[in-house]
Formats: sequence, C-alpha cells, structure tokens
Amino acid sequence: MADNKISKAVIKRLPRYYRYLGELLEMGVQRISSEELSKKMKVTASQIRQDLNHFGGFGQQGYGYNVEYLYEEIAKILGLDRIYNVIIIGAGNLGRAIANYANFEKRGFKVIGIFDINEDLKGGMVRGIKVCHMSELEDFVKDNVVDIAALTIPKTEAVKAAEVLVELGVKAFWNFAHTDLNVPADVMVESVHLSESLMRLSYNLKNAGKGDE
Amino acid sequence: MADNKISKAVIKRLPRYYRYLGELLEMGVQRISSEELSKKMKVTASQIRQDLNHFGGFGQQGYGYNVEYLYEEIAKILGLDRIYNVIIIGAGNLGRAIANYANFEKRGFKVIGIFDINEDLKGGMVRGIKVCHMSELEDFVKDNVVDIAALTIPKTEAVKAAEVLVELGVKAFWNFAHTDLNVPADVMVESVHLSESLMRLSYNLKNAGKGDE
DNA sequence: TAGATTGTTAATCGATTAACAATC
DNA sequence: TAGATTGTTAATCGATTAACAATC
Repeated sequence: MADNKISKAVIKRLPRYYRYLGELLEMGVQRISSEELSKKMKVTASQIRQDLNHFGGFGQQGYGYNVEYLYEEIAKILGLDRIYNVIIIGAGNLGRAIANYANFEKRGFKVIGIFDINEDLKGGMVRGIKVCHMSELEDFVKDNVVDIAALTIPKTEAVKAAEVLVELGVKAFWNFAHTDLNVPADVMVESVHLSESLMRLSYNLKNAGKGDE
Repeated sequence: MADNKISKAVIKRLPRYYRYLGELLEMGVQRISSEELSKKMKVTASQIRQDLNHFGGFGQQGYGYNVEYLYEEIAKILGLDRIYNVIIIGAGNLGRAIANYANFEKRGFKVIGIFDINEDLKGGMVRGIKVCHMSELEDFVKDNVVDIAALTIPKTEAVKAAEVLVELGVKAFWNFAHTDLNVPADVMVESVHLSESLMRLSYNLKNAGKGDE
C-alpha cells in the first residue's frame, strides 16, 4: 500500500531495519517475524509492520518475513540499487575518513573526486583518487556526472562551495559543516552536525538518572 | 517552569538554537524575538517559546530574548559549562578528525588520550597527544578521569571496547561504529551512524520532487 | 499608557501502539 | 484444519501549532 508521502520518522528508521536485516542475513537467518525483530531492535512489532506496510506487503501471514527478500526490498526503497558518484570537498581527516570507508563503496557510493583549497595536498592520493585543487572543481563537475557532494570543510567555505555546485546542477549534499545550507527545493541536504551530536551527549550525561533512559 | 522530563525532540533542537544564538552573538545582535528567530531557523515561533519554557522563562514580554543571556543559559542546560575529558578509541582518519577539531575543545571537550590497536601508530602524535596502544587503555582509564569515550573503530572492536570501558566506569560513549551498543541504563550512548545518514540522502535524492521538501 | 512579545493553555495534528480480521 | 503472524483499522498518546491573557 505504497503511500505517496512517507514521514521523516519512518525514513529515519529504514536504514536501521536494513542494518539489522543485513546482520541476520550474514548469520544465515532466513525468516523473521515482526515480533522477533522487535525484540532485537527494541521497537514495537506494531511499528515494524506499520513502517513496512507504507511501502508494500513484504511479509506473509503465519510465516513472517523472508530476510533476504526484505533486505533487498528495503535496499530498493532506499535507492541502494544503483551507483552514486560522490565528490568530496575537503581532503582533511574527515574527508579522507569518508573516502577511505570501504563500506560506502559496497553500497554503491563511489568517490570519483576529492578537492581541497590547500595547494600542498594537491596531487596527493586518497584511496587511489588524486586530490585536486578547488580551482579544478568546476571543470570536473561539468565533465563528470556528480550525484552527491560531501562537504567536509569549514562553514564559510561550505556555503560557498554549495552555491557553486548547486549552480552546476548537483542535487544532493552530504553536509558536515556546522551550518545549515540554503538550497532550492529540488536539492537535497543531509547534514551531519557532529558538535550538535556531542552536545546531546553532554546533556544526557548531565541529566543521567533523572528518569532518563 | 522546568519540567522533569524533557522529550527527545526538544533536546535535539537545543544545540541548533545554541548554534544560531552563537552566530547572532558574533554578529553583535543583542536581542531577538521568537518571531525573528523563527524566520531565521525556519521553525515556528510557538515552538521556540514552547521549547525554551520547558527550562524556564528566559525572555521578557514586549522585548524578546537577550541573545547573550539565552546563549549562556542554553549552554548550561546542555552541560557546556564544564570540561569533559574525552578519549578516542581508534586513531584512523575519523579519530584524528575528531581529535583535531578545535571547536570541540572550545566547548569544553578535551581530548586526553587516543588509542589504537595498530602498533605502527603507537608513539605518533595527534594534536599534541601521543597515540597509545590499546593495551595501555585500562591503566589509563584507571589513572585518569574519563568522561566520554569516542569509538571510531569497526563494530566488533567497538562492542568489545565499550564493554571494557563500561566495566571501568565510563558513563558516556560517542559511537561511530555501525552497530548499536548494549550498555547499562546509567550509561549514555550517542551514535553517529554515517552510513544511515548517507542512505537517507539517497532515499531523498530518489524521491526528490515527489511532494518532498 | 499603548504596543510588543512572552509564557502558557487549549486545539490540532501526526505518530505510535493496540487490536483483530484476513490469510498463509 | 489449527496456529501463527501479517496487514490494516481504530484508539491512544505525544508533539506541534494556535490563541490569548499576562506583563514588560
């Protein structure tokens, strides 16, 4: 019963289902009920069934869900059934961490270019990819299909880079800069605000035991 | 009107308020109304007032909020009015990215140790801190106050390290491994699941234009 | 005092959970 | 067929928004 509008809360949970199903698959588990999965994941069985049914009936009454089938279906829903060309803006530690993370490539996220303003880094190699100077960015994007740009540079530069890249037609940004990006409605931004994450941790640490989880 | 139980949704928004207030402060803005702030942040003014009033009345009728005062108060709420000793488990690119990020130290998160299983990295320096071998971890935690452990290692090792550190009394984990950690109720875990973030981006990219944001 | 804007209550909206009929 | 478990509707719960009296 594929809805036309899926809530953010549901989307947020999908990758987690995918991760658990991947682990079950590795362990050789062939079928699982929403009840069993709910215990593993510490969510309600009702939520799992509800979530999945936004996209279609993947299970079977009296049986449960076929792990491999469900895994593949969620991959399709998440758009993991294709290759994405990724460029990384910023060849610092964070940029290199992303470039080096092999699992991303396994899921179809292929790093095709790394750029940095620092002249010294130019020519260096990261995981077989040459680091280019920012001045080469525009030509590169014109000559190559770029699906996603990861921004691992400080906020001021990130805002500028995003502007240029939006102009060049890039439709998706993975933003690690400590700022929000203003982009047109058809451009997607997924932000990873590490400092905000750390602040939530300090809040929770401070309020530990006060009725908290 | 400080509630005793604040919802996760509110906590999640606090660091973002803090970031915007910090920017306003840098720009020399002294006062702001919930209405003005709501326009900047693209949330409702009602939500801002509602959120802040969970912690107390920081504003003034007819005036709005004093930027500096509100900024400081939110810092206190988030627990940013103290120093946290942080250790980093994993001296790879991600671990080094975190260690090198100066803003964290500015907010009171002080890296006091970096550990790795790789013997080759031992003795190397990251931002003035010596990289130690994992075998030295236990003694280090016994001899030093460790408030937060950042786990920037693969999942299997992360699970093991967390177990050891919980045993040693560490109460907060900043988890970058692609797994959930099972810890006692009084131990806090804040996870940054980069691959899940990337999957949400690919979902949104795929479904762009279908009534989406 | 009049105008502005908060703090707070009430109304609405959406998300989660419970329940159960459908069905494998 | 009987048992199990889904798909889906209905009930509940919580979070967001609207409204406005309080007050600076």
